[in-house]
Amino acid sequence: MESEAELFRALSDRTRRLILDELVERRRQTLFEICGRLATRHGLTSTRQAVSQHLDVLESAGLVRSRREGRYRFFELDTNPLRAIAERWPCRDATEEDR
Amino acid sequence: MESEAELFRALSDRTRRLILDELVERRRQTLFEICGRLATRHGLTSTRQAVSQHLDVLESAGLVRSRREGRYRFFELDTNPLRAIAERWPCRDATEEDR
DNA sequence: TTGATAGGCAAGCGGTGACTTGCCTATGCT
DNA sequence: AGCATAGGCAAGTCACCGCTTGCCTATCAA
Repeated sequence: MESEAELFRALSDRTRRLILDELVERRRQTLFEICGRLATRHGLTSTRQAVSQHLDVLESAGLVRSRREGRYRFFELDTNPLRAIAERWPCRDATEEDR
Repeated sequence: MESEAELFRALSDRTRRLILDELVERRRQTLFEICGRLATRHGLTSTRQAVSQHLDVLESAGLVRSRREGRYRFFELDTNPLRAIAERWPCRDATEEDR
């Protein structure tokens, strides 16, 4: 899939955005940690598999990187793709001109 | 709907992103103009109604404003919501720390 | 070695989103 | 007035996405 499409599609889901929020507050979380924080702090009832699939989407969009260590797999945020968004469409918008 | 959700959902569709591209290149286009440019420049075969629905989504997300003049309705881009995206998730990401 | 913990794979289901189709309204031109 | 142009409304279709369910693999601790 086109990489830009993957980025925007990944961001279009609320649960995935909450996952990014959690990874900002606490880096290097495992799948189970993320599940727990989504449940206790946001009242999400998603199963582990659902969260795992969300993390796959985020990873292939470049927003998250993961690394295996023993029986744990740690996830961490990468905000680099986000910075490109604002620059994708130039800032020459209407508010600067005809008001 | 939550405004943030509307913004990201609007951006998640390729045709809608192409519409934003066209509105950057040429401001204040009508629905028919946008249809024409999508067809000739990107090979899109979308009907007028499809494009109209996309413009509704973009407008309710705050990315586009429209204004009626006579029998024409002009659309123009508003990039303000885009600038908030990069600031939503802080830049304290992994690349600055453990590499 | 056995059990518990952490995670993966894949098929199936339901809802939503993108799109079409058909018809209707409004404005402008001659 | 009458026709063409520009656009709106609403219902229906189809595919994809998020999620569940069930089962399997791998690592660690006792």
